[in-house]
Amino acid sequence: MPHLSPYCHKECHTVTEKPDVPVRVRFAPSPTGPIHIGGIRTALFTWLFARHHGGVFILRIEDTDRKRYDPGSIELITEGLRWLGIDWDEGPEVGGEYGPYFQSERTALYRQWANWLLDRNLAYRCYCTPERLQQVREEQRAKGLTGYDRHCRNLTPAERARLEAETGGQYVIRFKMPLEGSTTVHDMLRGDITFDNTQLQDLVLLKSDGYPTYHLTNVVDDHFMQISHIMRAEEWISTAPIHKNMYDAFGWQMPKIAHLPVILNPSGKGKLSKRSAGFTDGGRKVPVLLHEFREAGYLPEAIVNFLTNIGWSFGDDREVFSVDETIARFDLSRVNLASSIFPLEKLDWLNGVYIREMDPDRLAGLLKPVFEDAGYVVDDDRLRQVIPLVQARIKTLPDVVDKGGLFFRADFTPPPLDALIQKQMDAASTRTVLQRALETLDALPDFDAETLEGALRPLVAELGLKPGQVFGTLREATTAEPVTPPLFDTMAVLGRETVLARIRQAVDVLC
RNA sequence: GCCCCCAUCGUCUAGGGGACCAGGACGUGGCCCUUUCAAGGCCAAGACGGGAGUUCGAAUCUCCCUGGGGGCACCA
Repeated sequence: MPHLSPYCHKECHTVTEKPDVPVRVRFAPSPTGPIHIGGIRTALFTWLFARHHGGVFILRIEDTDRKRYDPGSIELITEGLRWLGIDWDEGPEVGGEYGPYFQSERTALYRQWANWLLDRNLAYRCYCTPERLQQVREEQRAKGLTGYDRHCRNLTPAERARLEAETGGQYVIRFKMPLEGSTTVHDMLRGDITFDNTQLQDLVLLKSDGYPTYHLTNVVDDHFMQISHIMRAEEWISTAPIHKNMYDAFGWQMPKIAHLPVILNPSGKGKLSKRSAGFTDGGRKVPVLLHEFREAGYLPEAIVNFLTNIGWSFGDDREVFSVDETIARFDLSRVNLASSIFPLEKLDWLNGVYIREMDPDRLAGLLKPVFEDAGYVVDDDRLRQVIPLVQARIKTLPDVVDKGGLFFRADFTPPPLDALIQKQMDAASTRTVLQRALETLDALPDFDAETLEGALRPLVAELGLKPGQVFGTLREATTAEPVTPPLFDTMAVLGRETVLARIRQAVDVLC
């Protein structure tokens, strides 16, 4: 029997088992732009794993690609993680014993280990030009082969000297993959994955600009930072056996590894990406980058819950659960290996759930800037009154402009006649409703919802109309909207003065 | 093209040989509540991709096919 992992789906049924080494895991994003929700999910699962096992969560910045480097994205990453509540124990801003945590500050280390391999004939200098490489790639693929043809792997000293001179000492360092046999990597979730070594490439370890590639930094850093478990996206599976061979070459033990499934576009075509995400059935742009979710008015707790609902399940037929509950229960064995289409409708629902459950004061704080961004002047007292009227009616924060804007609108345009006059009514009956309401409201001692209802509801019977007719008339007259929060609450918030003035205006419209 | 991974309602998922004529959630439709819209309650439609095995018994284990995804850079 092969070695069985406690998380493996295939060979083993044991679920929660304490890892036998101290848990140290890392999220290692590359600062090449705003962070993607897929990356966030990897970060979240890794963090959950660390927190569940009482381990250490490390944030490491993989900034070795000078061409794609975008300095602003580091802050986008740290701020985004913090916003979601994903905190790190070692990394930027907090430091740690295994730093530095920016790979650009560790280049000497990488160079040292690349040379270490070179010295032991486990790696070699490659002088091939990008042009040649491009050509070889095409030729190889046409032949059904993969990657580099290993041209520089066995140069004679004379050839090497010639190339050295020709290129002016420009070379990359490539790893020497075993040419025969096969390599097996044990994925914690999938079990053993075996690759024929002929499929594996002599990957570049050190670029000609002196910077290391991901493959080198990753292995070196994971080793020296004493990473116990690697969690990364599925797209890395094919490099896992190469990394395994590197660990072997260094004589280091490879951390346990798990590849997490990717998120697919709503169209179901390809993995979720900014370029191809497209639009929902409702015509909304599908958010992809974390800050897009934030700007679209999703709450961090809803996003976290949502992310744990795809590719992982709580296990109790429950869809709504807190981070603490997730930490307590988080287990890799509940990760679903199938990649999933991004169910944005479910996020909308979940966000609505969290909004409804939210403390009204906190919601007010979140909603105020939304109103202000939409150009409204927000009075705090009124906002407090409006919150209960909109809380159950919005799914995302910006929805509130549509649902509650009427309470902050400075200008008021009376409704057109055809909107004001309700079904099976005419100008005369509408005027009667308005005038009776006016008399009634004018005489009211208080103007709270309860009093209003007590006073206005009898009008329905009195005038021989249906509730919808009477209240619909008043709704239009006082708000000029066909759809609003409940009428009496709405009137109470608007206030006696405004309500009376608007009803009078409506009467005027009828004349 | 080559290599690898994956496969349950439209979507996210539960399922670990008998507890499954397959459970939950979103969405959809209907009803209730109701002054509109929500929220809430109830109900409904809706899936094991196909084929061979193994077994007394398969959504579950094996193989093949099909489908989907990922990778094949001096990017991560």
